[in-house]
This record gives sequence, structure tokens and C-alpha cells, in this order.
Amino acid sequence: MITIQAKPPHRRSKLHVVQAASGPVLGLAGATQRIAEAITTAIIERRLMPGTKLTEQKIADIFKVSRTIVRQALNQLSRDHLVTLEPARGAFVAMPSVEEAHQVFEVRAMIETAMVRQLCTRISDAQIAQLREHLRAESDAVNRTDVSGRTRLLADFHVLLARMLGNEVLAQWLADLLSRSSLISLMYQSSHSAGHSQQEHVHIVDALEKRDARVVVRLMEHHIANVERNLRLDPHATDLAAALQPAN
Amino acid sequence: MITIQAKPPHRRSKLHVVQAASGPVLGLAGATQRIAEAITTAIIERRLMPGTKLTEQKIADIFKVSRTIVRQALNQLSRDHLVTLEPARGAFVAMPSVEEAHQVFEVRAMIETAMVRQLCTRISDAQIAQLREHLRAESDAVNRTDVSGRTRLLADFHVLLARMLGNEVLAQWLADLLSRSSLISLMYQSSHSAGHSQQEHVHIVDALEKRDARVVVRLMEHHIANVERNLRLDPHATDLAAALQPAN
DNA sequence: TTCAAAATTTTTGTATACACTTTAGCACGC
DNA sequence: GCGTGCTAAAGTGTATACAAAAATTTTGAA
Repeated sequence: MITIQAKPPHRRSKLHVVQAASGPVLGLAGATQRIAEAITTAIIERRLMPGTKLTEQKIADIFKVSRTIVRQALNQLSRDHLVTLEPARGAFVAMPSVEEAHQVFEVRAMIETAMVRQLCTRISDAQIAQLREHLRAESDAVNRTDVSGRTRLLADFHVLLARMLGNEVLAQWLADLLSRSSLISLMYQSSHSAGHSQQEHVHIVDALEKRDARVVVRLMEHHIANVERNLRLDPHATDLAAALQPAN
Repeated sequence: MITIQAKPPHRRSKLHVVQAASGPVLGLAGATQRIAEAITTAIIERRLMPGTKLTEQKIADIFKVSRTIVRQALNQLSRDHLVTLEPARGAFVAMPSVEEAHQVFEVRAMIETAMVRQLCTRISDAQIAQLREHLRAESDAVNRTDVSGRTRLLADFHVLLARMLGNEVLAQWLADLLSRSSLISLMYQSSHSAGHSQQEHVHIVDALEKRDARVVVRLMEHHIANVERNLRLDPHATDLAAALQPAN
């Protein structure tokens, strides 16, 4: 049996998909994305606490769109593990378990050590400079106690490393893992100070500059282990987290 | 202002989500999942070639559901990179670029070597036995030249290794990567024989049984490199794939 | 005949309607 | 007073309707 196959007539350049920044059709998949991002940042910035119910109609009203769009956004977020979908009950801001938290950090340790090991053999001086610049931005945010900014920058450091391998597949996945990490950190009230993290980033870049694979791997291992070690993994943390809540 | 946040009233055991095998409400998220899986296997089994347009209404008719459900399924598949969504044009079976193919294998090499290295320190004899059993199943499928079965089993081997670390986060991600790998292999007409792959799996398990980290890492590196090396990454391969095309 | 513009059909994107499930409120009996 | 069952309200899941965009076909002229 031979199945005949239609090919896409004459598909336009892939650039078309990317442009998205002009024209009348802005809002195609844009609205969905916009809402997903709004919810994501709200979660990361602690305006939406773990366990919070996300009622479709309420969100739809806020953004002036139909439930259809909100549903798409919530589905995306559930694939990122930032919200949990319970059949017939609705969407809730995810509450990663202690188990899950451990697994996330374990995977991060595996992939990020492999990453920096690779980087030692290929990183350019220009890239080192770029990292230094990022470290400055981190340091600024820490000093200004810009909480949401520093959280984002500290996470971006890791994604930046991934991106420097020129591997977008890796970078995107690590970005996912890091938004999950952020949720975990805020849920379990990390006692690991931002300043300390930032300092560790500096050491990692120092080792990268010397292309010292052994040291950089050890530093990255310790860095991730430190972050995990400083989580409050006792159960009462969840209650504490669910405390005070501006409703939308 | 302190607004108290409603926590999900009294959430039922997570088992509830899993059951799904009884009652009248079967088809809650089940229909979406069913369609996504059908399309996935159709792609892996080469019944849907890369570039094929997936028209929503046609799929909806086939499965006797509304476009709503099909749309959800297509969205999921696009997150798995098995289909590409082009705004206002529709869904197409993905055509991973050479670049993307390379990146996928690079990441696989990184994560899977780290994985087996870890496994050497923790794997149990019972797990070795489980792997041996899997190898038998692989061998059977190869001998029977059960094409779709062997493709699945050869991929499952890698996921099985991930699962043996007891890390579901890792396992799920690797599963995604492997379905992508399958698509890449069929798109670029791998000349790497299934039998050869299967043989390499045997060697890997042998080394795991001896808990020889150095060897097992080397074997895994070579195994993945071999698979990639045997792809036809020359450009005409894509033309070849898009070759004979009467419109439907 | 061949090319281009217009009209038609198909298909996507979003909103809305409706059925069914869950949740909350309330009366009743213990 | 407290738990139990019933009723009403709210919310989710799916189908359908409709508008806008894209693809296809038709039409008309060189």
C-alpha cells in the first residue's frame, strides 16, 4: 500500500516565523505567549504562590481574551512544570515535591558539569569577556537588592554557558530546568544568599578563563550542591510559603 | 494588605489522576493523548513523512472528535519537536535541520555518558538482569526484522538506563530527545544497521556489569557517535525525502 | 497558451455555547 | 454539635460558530 503524501505547497522562508515583530497579524500565537510569560514571571517573582488555583475565566477577564487562549497558555505552562493540571479540577501553580527537587538538581549537576568541561576546550576570549560582563550585571543586581532581577540574572548565567556551546537544544532545555529550579528555590525558601551564588559564578568564570577543566567541573558541582543543600526541605516550609497572598 | 489564599480544598490522592481506566469520564484528557500518540507512532513508523501537512479537520474526522482536541494534540507534539506549527498555515511533520540533528546528538552524548558513569556506582544486579532481558527483546525484534518494534526497543534501551537512576526528570527528558532522534534517523536515512546498534548495547551492558566506568563511558560515546556518523547529512537527503509527491 | 488578478474555497484562530463534574451551601437527622 | 445527603453555583471539557487569513481555482487579457 502506497500512501501518497502532500508536501507543503511552497513554504515561505523560515524567517517568516521569526519576524513576528510587525504587521497587522500580531496576536496570532502572541496572546497565548504573552499570558504564559505573565504567569511565569508572576510565579518567579512570588506574586503567585505554589498551590494557587488559576481559574481560567478570571485570567481570561484580566487579559481580555477568551478561555481558549488561557487554556493554551496553561497547557504550555504545565509542560514547563510550572503549573499542574488536575483533570476536571483546574490548574494550580506547581508544588514541586522534595523528591522532584532533588532530581532536578541531580540532572543539573550532570549536565552542567559536562557543559563546562566541554566549554574549557572551546571557549573564546570574547566569550570570557561576555561572561565577565554578565557577572557585573549580577553583582549590580545583588548590591541593589533587586530581588526579581537578581533571580533572573543568576539563572541566566547558567543558560548563557549553555548558549556558548552553540547548542540551542541544550540551551532551551536548561532554561526549562532553571525556571523549575527557581520555583523550587522560592518554594523551599533557599537560605543560600544571592551574594554567595554570585561569588561562585565568579570563581567558575575564573577557572574557565584558565581552561582548567578539572577545577571548573569541581566548582560547578559544588555550586549546584550548595544551592540544593541550602534549601529548607522540611515539610513546614510549604505552609510558610502559602502564607500571605494578594489575590489577583 | 493580607489576602488569604485558597489552597486546593482537599485534593484527592494523586492516584486519582492515574486511574482513568474506568468510569464514564474516559476521554477527559485521554482523547488528546490518544491522538498525540497515534501521530507520534505514525511518524516514527514512517507512515507520515517529514513535511507532511497535518490538517486539523481531517485528523478530527478520522478520530471523530472536534478540532479543539486535535489542536491540543498538535500543540503537545510541537513542544516535542515532532511537528512544526507555522502561524496561520498549520501543522507539519517536523523536518529537523542538519544543525539541529547535530545538536541533539551532542546533547545526548553529554547526558548519556554522565548517566552511565553514575550508573556504574549504583546499579544493582537485579537491574543488570532487567537490562539483559531488554537486550533479548531487542535481539528478537532485530531477527524478526520487526522494523517499528526494533526502532522503539532500541530507543527504549536508553530511556531504561535513565530510569534506572531513579530520576524521572531525566528519564522524561531523554525520552523526548529520543523521539527526536528517531525522527532524525528516519529523515536522514541512517545506514547504521539495527543489528550493529543492538550489538553495541550488549557491550555497554557488559561494561556496566563490571562497573567499569571508564569503558562504559567510552562505549556510550562511540555508540552515539556511530549513530550520528552513519546519517546521510548531505543536503540532497532532504530532497530525497521530499521526492515523490503527488498532491493528496 | 500563459500569466496575473479576482473570486471561491479551504483552513486556521478565537470566541461562545452547552453538557457534565466538582465544589460550596444548606437543611435535615443523629 | 456534627456528620450526611440534597440543591445550587461555579468551573472545566468539548463541540460548534464565526471571522480572518491562506490556498486554490477561475477568469480575462495579452
